[in-house]
Amino acid sequence: MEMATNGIQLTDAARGFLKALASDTRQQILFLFEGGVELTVNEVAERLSLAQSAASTHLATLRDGGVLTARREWKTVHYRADPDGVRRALTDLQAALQACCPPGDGPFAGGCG
Amino acid sequence: MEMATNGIQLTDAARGFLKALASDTRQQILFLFEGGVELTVNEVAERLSLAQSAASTHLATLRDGGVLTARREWKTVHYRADPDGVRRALTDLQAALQACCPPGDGPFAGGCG
DNA sequence: TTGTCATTTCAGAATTTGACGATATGACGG
DNA sequence: CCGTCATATCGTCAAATTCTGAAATGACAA
Repeated sequence: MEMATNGIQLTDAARGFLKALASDTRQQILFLFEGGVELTVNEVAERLSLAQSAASTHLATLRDGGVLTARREWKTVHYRADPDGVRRALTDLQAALQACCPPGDGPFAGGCG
Repeated sequence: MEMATNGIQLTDAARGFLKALASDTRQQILFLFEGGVELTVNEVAERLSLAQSAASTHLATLRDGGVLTARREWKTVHYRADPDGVRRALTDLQAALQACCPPGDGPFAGGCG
């Protein structure tokens, strides 16, 4: 009868988020978006000296990971940070981590509620 | 004169944490430690059908990422979850993400203080 | 229709990661 | 001393990532 808490895994949101941010290049890309700036694929490519195709791929990965959102204006796609997606992924991550890590080590000192 | 907020990057703790959890195998390893259990390298290797060397490497990566801690008892090393390290990495990650993501999008709904 | 622009997707080479087996390290028993 | 146990590290190979340049997609102008 030990259904156990085992089998619990990270949500897709959390996994995509981790994958998105696990790359140094994508971390650099992310920090291009400080201040709520919007950037096109070409702008990102230029600022990081990347081929445009590489920038496109990385931006898609970041978008899939909930880190960025894309807005199509005309021919150009404007990417910007997605605080909501980030918060969601972070929340999922924290929840999964609480399920697996802090159980016998003390009260949850999280403190928020 | 634009010292800008640019140049901000993730802390080493956050980067190691992301790298540690970006691998599916290491995610599986992590969830072996639910409930505060302690496991040896060989136990992890057995439960995931991994070679002992692979388990050792992954556990080291997780330890470096602040996700696990190691306690040497005799000949055997006992790994267990490191809630403190996880919390630290998560805090760093959140701080860096706040610096880059939510600036123009609304009040920080985080709510903790 | 054809042409252009920004982006995406494809094909290839180069680097990195993940796995294994084998070997090295360190602590102990005989 | 040598042998054993658990772990860590090394050498090597297969698989996945990441990059570049080329071609395809989609929207619009003429």
